[in-house]
Amino acid sequence: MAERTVIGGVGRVLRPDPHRCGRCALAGLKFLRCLSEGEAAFVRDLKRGEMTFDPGSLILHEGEEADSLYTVVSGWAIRYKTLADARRQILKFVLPGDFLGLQSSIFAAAEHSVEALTEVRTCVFLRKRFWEMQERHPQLGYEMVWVAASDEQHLDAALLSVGQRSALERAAYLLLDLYIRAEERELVVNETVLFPFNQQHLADALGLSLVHTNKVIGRLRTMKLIKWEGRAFQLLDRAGMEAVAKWEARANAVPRAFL
Amino acid sequence: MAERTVIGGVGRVLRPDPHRCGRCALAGLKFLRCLSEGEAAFVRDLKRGEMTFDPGSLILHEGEEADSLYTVVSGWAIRYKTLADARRQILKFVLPGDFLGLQSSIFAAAEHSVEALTEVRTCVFLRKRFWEMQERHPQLGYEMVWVAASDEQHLDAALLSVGQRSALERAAYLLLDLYIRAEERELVVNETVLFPFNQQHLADALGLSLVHTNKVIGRLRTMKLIKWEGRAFQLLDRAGMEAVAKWEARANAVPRAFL
DNA sequence: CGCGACTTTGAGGAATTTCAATAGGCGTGG
DNA sequence: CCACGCCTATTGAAATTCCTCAAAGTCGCG
Repeated sequence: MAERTVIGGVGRVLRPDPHRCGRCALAGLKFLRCLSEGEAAFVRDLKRGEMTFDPGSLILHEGEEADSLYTVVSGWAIRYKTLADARRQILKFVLPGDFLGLQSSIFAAAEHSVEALTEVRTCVFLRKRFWEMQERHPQLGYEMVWVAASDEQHLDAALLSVGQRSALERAAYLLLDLYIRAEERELVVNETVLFPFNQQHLADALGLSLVHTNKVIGRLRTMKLIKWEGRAFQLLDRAGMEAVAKWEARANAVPRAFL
Repeated sequence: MAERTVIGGVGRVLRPDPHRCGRCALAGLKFLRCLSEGEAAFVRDLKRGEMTFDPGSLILHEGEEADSLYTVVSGWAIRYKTLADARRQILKFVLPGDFLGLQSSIFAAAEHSVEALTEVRTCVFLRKRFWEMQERHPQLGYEMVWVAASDEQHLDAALLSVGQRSALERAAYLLLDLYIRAEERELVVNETVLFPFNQQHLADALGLSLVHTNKVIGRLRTMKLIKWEGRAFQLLDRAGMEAVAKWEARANAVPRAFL
C-alpha cells in the first residue's frame, strides 16, 4: 500500500499512501485539488496506463507526432527547443504535477522535446479521447485551460527574465523559481533540494554560456545566497536572492485538479 | 452593410461584408473557422459588446483584476511585462484574431499588460460567464485550449529566439514572424505592411538596447533583406531572411473558431 | 521656423563569449 | 588498489558582442 517513489536514484520517499484521492503520489500537494468521484472514474477510464522513463530518454520528441499526454507523477525533466546548429533553449524544468503534451494535442506534432533528467514516472492519456473529456466533464476541460494558462505565465516570466535581466539576476531568478517549485512539491528536505541537472542545463535555460553561468553561480555563492555542492542545493538567504533576482510575488492561482 | 474597418489610421478596408459568419471583420481569415449556428447564437449571447481602444491606451493592466476577455478584431497591440525598474519585455505583438485575457480568466489578476498601438477594436466577453461555455459548448471550450496552446507555441519560439539567437538572427526572426502573421491576416498590401511601432518597441521585444537594435536593422537593410521607411515595411528577400533568422517551418494548426 | 519624437552614428566601456588549460570525482579495467 | 578515461566544474585571458553615453540628423507638425 505504502507506495514508494524513488527520485533520481536517491532513495527519498514521496508521500507514501495518500489518504483521499487514490494512490497517486501527487495527492495532497497544495496546488492540486482532488477529483470528484465522477471525474475520477472518468479519468481512470481515460487513462491508458503508466509509463516510466529512464534518465536521458525522450518523453516527447520535436517534430514527431504524439498520441499521448502525460502527467508527471515523479521525477524531473526538461522541455526544450533546439536550433538546427544544436543551440538549445530549455523552456522549462518539468516537475511532478506538470502536464505534458497539451500542445501536441492541438497541433499534430510537438514543436519541442521533453527529456527525462531522472527516472520520470507518468500517467498516460490518449490524445484521441481527450476532447471527449471536454464534453463529459467540462470542469476537467476547464482545467486544461488552467494548465495551459499557467504554463503560459511561467513562460512569460522566463521570457522577461532572459530578455531583461542581467546574467546574475537571471541566474538568481531561475534558481529561486526552481527552489520554490520544488518546495511546493515537497521535494525540499532539510532545506535542501537535489537538483538533477548540471551547469550546462542551467546555461541552456538562461541563454548564457557555460563558462559565464559558472562564474555567475560562483558570485551567488560568494554572496552567501546559495550553497550548491554536488547535486545538493540550498537557499541560504531567501530575501537576498529575491532582491538580486528582482523577484515579484506571483499570483495565487486556484488549485487545479490533477489528472 | 459593408462594414469598414480602419487600421492604424490608414484607410484600408479589411473584408467588408463577409458572407457567412456574420458581420465580423475576422470572417474569412484562413486560420479561423466559422461558428456553427448554435455556437454563434451562444456567443452572441455571451458577448457583452464591442470596445474600441485608442492608441496608447491599456487593454489589460498588470496586477489588475479583469472581468473581461477580448478578441481583437482590428488593430495592433503589445502584450508585455515590466520589472520594477521599468525594464520592459514585449511578449507578443497582438494582431487581429488574437485572444486576450485568457490567463486572467483563470488567475484573478493579469500578470501582464496589453497596450494598444493603433486603434484596437475588440469583442468583449464576460469572464464570469466564460466557464458556462465549457459546459454548453464543449467544442468552444476546446478552442480555448487551442488558443492557449497556440500562444504557448509562440512564446516557446520567442524564448528560443531571445535565449539563443544572436542579435541579427533575432531581429530577422521577429520581423519575419511579424510579416508572416500580418500576411495571414491580410494586412500585407503591395508587399508592404504598415508597422505601427518604433524601434524601441522592437528593442523591448528582442531584449536588446535601442541603439544596437538600430544597428542590426541597418545591417538587414544593407544586406538587402528588408526595406523599412517610416512605417512601411517590405520583405525584399524572404529566403535570405529565413536563412539569417534560422527560420524553421511552423506546424500547421487546425483552424480555430473565432469568438 | 522650432519643437518633439524618432532614427542614425561614433566612441568607449561593460558584459558575455570563446578558447584554453587545470582540477576534481567517479567508475572501469588491469 | 591504482591508472586511466570521461564528465563536470573552475579559472584565466583574449576576443566579441552588446550597452551606454553623447551628439547629430530626419521628419512631421503647429
